[in-house]
Amino acid sequence: MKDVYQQIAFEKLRDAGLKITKPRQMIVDFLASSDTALSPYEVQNLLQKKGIKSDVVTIYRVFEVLENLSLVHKVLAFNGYIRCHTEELKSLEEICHHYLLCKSCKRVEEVEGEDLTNLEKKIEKNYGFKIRSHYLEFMGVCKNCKKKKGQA
Amino acid sequence: MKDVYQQIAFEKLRDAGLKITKPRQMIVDFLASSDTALSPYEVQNLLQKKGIKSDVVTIYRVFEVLENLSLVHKVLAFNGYIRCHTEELKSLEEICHHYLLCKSCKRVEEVEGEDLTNLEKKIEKNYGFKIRSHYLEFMGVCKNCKKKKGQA
DNA sequence: GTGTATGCAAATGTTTTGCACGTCC
DNA sequence: GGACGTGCAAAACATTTGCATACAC
Repeated sequence: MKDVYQQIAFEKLRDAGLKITKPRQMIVDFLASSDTALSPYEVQNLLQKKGIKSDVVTIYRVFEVLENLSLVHKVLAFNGYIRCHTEELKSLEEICHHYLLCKSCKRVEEVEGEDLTNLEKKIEKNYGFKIRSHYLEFMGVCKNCKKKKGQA
Repeated sequence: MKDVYQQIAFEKLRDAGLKITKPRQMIVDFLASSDTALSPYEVQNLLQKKGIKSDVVTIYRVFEVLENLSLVHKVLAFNGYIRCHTEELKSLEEICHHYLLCKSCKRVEEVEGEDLTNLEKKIEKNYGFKIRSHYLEFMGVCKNCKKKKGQA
């Protein structure tokens, strides 16, 4: 799963005529295995822990590139980026992002199988509004954290 | 409509034992008549244009207060605050915020009559996730701006 | 070798904190 | 008069820009 993401990411970078550099490799790596949204500074810390020094500026720029290639999606409420799901990566359609954000552990879960196409169509019709993308972020408490709280 | 918002805002402030100060009055006033999300610095500029000098710090703090009283809602994608709708102000329930954000004119429209209660219930059941609040922001182009583009 | 990407420096912008003073009730 | 709110100063934090160097291809 993790490897698939990396593979697709490198492919997309190459296809766009961009280079596969160390920072880009590392960041794709972190994204592939993280289930929280990563901010540039968090990525920098992760890199530091691996003994790698990298400037936040670079990380900002890498995220920008990855976002343009639809490899990551910004999670507004957490001010960070999360990898797009593998199935979505291959789709050419406008992508639906629905996230469950746990206030407690900061984990980001993706809601699958629900799509808002009908709602969007209705809105486009009723409001004359052309939808380009959307953010749907549910803030709350995840399964695991509910359990922990219950035990405590 | 504008007056109703102000009235409710002052009422809520009083009920919470908070004071109705000049900055709070002014900010409520701007919010009441604005159909875009206002950032603290934008509010400061608006105040300046009226010949009133006010510190951004104060504005940040006023927004914090208003948010706690459910008088404003943060629009993440625009990094600003928009007034809550009058009907919602009286509701004690968790509030649903669905916004249409126009990339072009920055206007924020509220989607009415659609609620995600069913989707939320399904998510809570399927994912064991307790939803506290959500952000649903559709980015796109509004009716007016589509028209303008068409003419140009 | 060439052109893109990175790192560094620094500017710019945003948000938060502490404290003294002002003002609303 | 007393408590809460504001303004100021400054710190902390986040983001962007320009330019020289390094590195992927």
